[in-house]
Amino acid sequence: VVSIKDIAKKLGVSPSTVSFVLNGKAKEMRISAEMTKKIQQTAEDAGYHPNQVAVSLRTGKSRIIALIVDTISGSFFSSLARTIEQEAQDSGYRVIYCSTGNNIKKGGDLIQMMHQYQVDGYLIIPSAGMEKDIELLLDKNKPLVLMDSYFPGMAAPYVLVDNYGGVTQGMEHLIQKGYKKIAFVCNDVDMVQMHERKKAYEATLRKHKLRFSRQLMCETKYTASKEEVVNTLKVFLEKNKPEAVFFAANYLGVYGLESIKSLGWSIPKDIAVVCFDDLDIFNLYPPGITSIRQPIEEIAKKAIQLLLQLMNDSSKPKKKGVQLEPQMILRQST
Amino acid sequence: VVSIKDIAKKLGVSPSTVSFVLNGKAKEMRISAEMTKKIQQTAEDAGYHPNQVAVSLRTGKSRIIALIVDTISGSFFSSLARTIEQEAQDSGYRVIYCSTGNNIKKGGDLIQMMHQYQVDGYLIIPSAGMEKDIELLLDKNKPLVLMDSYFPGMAAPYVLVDNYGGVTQGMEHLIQKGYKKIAFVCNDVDMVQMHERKKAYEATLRKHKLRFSRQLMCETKYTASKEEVVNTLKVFLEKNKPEAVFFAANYLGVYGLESIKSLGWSIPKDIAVVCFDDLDIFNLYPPGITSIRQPIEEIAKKAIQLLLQLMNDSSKPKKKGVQLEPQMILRQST
DNA sequence: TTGAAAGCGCTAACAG
DNA sequence: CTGTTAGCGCTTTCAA
Repeated sequence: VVSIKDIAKKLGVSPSTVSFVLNGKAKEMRISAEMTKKIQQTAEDAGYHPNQVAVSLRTGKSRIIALIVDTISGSFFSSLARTIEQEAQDSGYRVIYCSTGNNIKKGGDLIQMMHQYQVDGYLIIPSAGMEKDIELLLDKNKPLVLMDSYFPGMAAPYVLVDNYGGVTQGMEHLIQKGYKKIAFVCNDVDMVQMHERKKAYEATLRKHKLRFSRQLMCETKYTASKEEVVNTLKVFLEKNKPEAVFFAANYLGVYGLESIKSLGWSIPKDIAVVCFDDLDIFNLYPPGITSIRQPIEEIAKKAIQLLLQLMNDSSKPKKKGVQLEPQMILRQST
Repeated sequence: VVSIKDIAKKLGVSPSTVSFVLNGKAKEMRISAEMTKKIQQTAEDAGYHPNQVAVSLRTGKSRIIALIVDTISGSFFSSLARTIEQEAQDSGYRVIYCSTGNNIKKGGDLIQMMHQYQVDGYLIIPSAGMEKDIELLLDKNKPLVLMDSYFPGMAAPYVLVDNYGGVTQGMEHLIQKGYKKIAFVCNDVDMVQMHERKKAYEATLRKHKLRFSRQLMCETKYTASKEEVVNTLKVFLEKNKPEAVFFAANYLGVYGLESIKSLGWSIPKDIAVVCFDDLDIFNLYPPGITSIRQPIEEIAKKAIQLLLQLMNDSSKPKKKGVQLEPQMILRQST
């Protein structure tokens, strides 16, 4: 491996001269044009590549953004990742992904570790239990932006979809279509985005003077296996026989379709379906599942834009949170 | 941020003593028990965390494994990631993910960068054009394992599914069910895994004395958009009206289902379907799509196991490649 | 049983 | 216009 020193020695100049040239500070430092050329040439020929670890240690910067996420699968993440990576690259940053694997402790470790690796900024899809670690970053003045959810009362900028509005939109649609007995399937994740969705469900029912009943709300365990959830839903649906069901998350929609399928019910004849967060499969699956699409690309764009801003301006804009509007995709399930 | 020096100063001892204790070399260095306790205590209280960048620079090791992949979406990757992360963690390594975004140049940059960050090992799902960069790592004696595919003639260990066997299995099944006019939908990715699948298709036809015709083989552009591919497939299917179709990749299966749906054909009445690589949706989508399931978990386990071995033993086992057997999941589409 | 010191590769004052 | 030098935080050899 060739270092700055090596190429300095080869040219009989000092390492600093080489460093300046290689960092584009040649004219700023008034290095002669010929020297500059010579250095660039030898560096090129020698196949020089800066040791980022040394640069990091010295400068305290890494030009890396960490994208920390609960689970690396999941379409929300996939779509997000692509956009973020593109935008980051355009600004000279690299993105590395880390998943906490639904593991509270690991989330903390991970943030710690990224911190020790001196990543410059954090994009975080927060999960329950990450508060303390995020607070820590905040205390250390690390630039960070939350996506998809946030912690009430915490001074971290966030960007997410209007969850309340999205569910309201879907519920209004169902009600307007004449469905009265509308079930709501959610999970027990203790985070605002889910709270908002639940609130919106209940509020829309009440607004239309429809009976809100705890019976019709099925709160599945987030940590349960697919089989367990599918089964729970099956029991729930069979017992309550709702006219329509609103799934509060895309994976719940998928599981729900499986339950409905195994009950032998037909959509929308036996039951109408709306799901929060669109998936390709909702378009494909007959008869097509009406869904509330999150503007994932915009979320990603906005988030990275905020982050870059935080990383460059030392002046904290402290624009607390941004909400983006979802869009209802009408299909034949309603 | 508290450093080793800080806690040394606070205790009036030397940094080296602190370092020894904090690295568990206390008894090896015969540091007194009381000193050890005291140091551990202060470090704990002060919230000391080693600066990994400094450690890396000094030791040349990072305890990080890079998982380099074409695209971070994709179910193959998702499933892989979870297992790998778990196994890596058990061995004291962290995993970071990097996607090359179908971008040849970026793939090289990325590997370069990871190299400069001194990651200890590489797990790579190779894509066309990454040869040179992988060779580079090989030259530098970096531990690496390829997954899903490999480069013929390159001395890099790899682990993948038996592509040839998988397709053969699926084709035999179709033929045995009586289908004669069997189409094959693949893409133009110039990598062995796809070559193997194509070869198996052709070979199985020939073996059964069925006519092999270039007409019945649809090679879609990997870089084409979803809409383009769906449309291409639609035209292809409509023109050739095959009795059965074999999709050589999971995403092609999904696109294909969409094409078939929009043609208004019914499965398996109008056309039988088999897809290489299983997806949840193939189970859900009526009537259920027969597929060839890759043993993703085993691939992940085997790959990381090989990598760990390479990273620990300096003696290169050079076990060139490992092939794992796929499993056919019979559903109602055939 | 502990400490001093060198040095990983790079940057950035500060001096020439 | 270019060179000297002092570290960034840590590990590890060698000395005490």
